[in-house]
Amino acid sequence: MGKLDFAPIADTTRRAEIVALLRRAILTGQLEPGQKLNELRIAEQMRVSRAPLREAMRELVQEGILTSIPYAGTFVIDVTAKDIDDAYSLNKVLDEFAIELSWPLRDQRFFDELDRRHEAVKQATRDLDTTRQIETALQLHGLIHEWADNSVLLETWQRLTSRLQMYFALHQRARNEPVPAEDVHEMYVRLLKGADMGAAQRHAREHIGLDFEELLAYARSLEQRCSEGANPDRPGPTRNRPDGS
Amino acid sequence: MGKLDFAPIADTTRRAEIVALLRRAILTGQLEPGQKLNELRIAEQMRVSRAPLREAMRELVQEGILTSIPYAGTFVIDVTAKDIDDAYSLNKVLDEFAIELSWPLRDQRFFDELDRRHEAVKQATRDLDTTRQIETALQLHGLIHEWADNSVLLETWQRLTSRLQMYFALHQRARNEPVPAEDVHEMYVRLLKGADMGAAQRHAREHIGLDFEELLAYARSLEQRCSEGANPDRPGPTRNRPDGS
DNA sequence: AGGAAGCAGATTGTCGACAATCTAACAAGA
DNA sequence: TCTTGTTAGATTGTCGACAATCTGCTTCCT
Repeated sequence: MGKLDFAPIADTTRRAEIVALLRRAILTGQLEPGQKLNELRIAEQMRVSRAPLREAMRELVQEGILTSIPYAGTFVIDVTAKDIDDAYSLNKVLDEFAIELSWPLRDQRFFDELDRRHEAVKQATRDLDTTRQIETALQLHGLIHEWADNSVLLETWQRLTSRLQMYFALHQRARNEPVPAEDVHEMYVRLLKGADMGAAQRHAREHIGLDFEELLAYARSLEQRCSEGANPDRPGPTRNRPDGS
Repeated sequence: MGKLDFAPIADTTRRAEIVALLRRAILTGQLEPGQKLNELRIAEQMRVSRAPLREAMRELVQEGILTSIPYAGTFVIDVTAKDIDDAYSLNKVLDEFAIELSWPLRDQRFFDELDRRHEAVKQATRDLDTTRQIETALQLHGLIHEWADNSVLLETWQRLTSRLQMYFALHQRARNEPVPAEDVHEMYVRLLKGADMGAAQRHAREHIGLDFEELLAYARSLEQRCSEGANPDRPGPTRNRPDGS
């Protein structure tokens, strides 16, 4: 009866840890969009060779949060309003699909996990930990995708989530307010526990939509500010940080 | 007005070429599912160091057609019937979304490109080049995603396409018949040119569905054969998964 | 014989150094 | 002054070698 399900042991390769470190730095906004990642400097800071660092960066490039230009460098992706809008509209479709798939699979464990994640959001809200608040809110929404029992969908959603988390973190950094409204989560959880699937799907659209509208407005303002002063013939990220530390 | 829009010059880095080579080998079925990729051997064959090869493999891992187990190796992904089903069902959703987005954006250039790709499929069919037939058929279907003007959707679909192409190539390799039916493409193109968006969406579901049914049946038969006969008839493809027993 | 400990062999992960390329500053010429 | 060619510095791409880890076989003990 020793039915312990052991957690997979930690990937003890430097590459995996570097990926985690970099991803976290990007998703929390510590690395700004467009910023160039200097391999030598990062490798020295992490006390690691460039080989595993470069491999890690390739992974993040394919993950969509870094972009690489041969012989020029690797940069954090730029966030345009269109990107956010694109991600948002696709997210709506995926959410609807995930609810449809996971709906007949809901059971007690699902509801328990739903409550657990909801509680995590509320805890982060009480702690005023905005970064964790974003993280937990996205995990709350991710449950339907995890429960849908469709690996391709889950993978797709996780890829989307990376960007969304980055967007929200940026927004939160600009204005020091938490993005997701509290009581909307309450309704979301209640509808997922209910019997009306269509209502849940509709609510998912409306509710996430509200958050996104604000985010979009912010992104648009950023772009306007950017397009005023910058020379338009050079779309490449030329935001080089003078390292006068 | 010399308004030539130059195509971006080829990425002349070894890494990029290795990625292209490997991807093609996997997608055409030259590298079988589950097969292990020996870094030293491949590097020697390509006359390349292991560094760019490994970076290329990391990209393909994130692209979803390779899977890596630390200190064990990198393998071509296994194809399960469930994977195909998952990819198929998500593809239906994405197709519907892509048609919705691209519908108001259709113009003459769209129709021309549609015809061009349709012609490419027919040419490949005449040439009895089944590999190219699969490739062109997927490109024909990809047009709506390219035209949808949603970068995230396009990226997602391309990721899906990689797997689909691999699945179809496998199926084609097993039974030496072309997978996609000819006249169905005719109908698909006609509906995309027409005025009834709902009809186009519905047809996309049904039509692709037919192809997939056959593919699914094949995959299921493969799995059964695999599960009943555990004899290691081949040393390569039989891959040991870390299972908690 | 059965099973645990230990020893090659092969393969992956990582490192430091070298080569190729880009950027920016500077000089020369129209 | 503007453009063009050159050069120096920095950064990325690639290489060969070393270290860490896994696998399979051998060996030894009970």
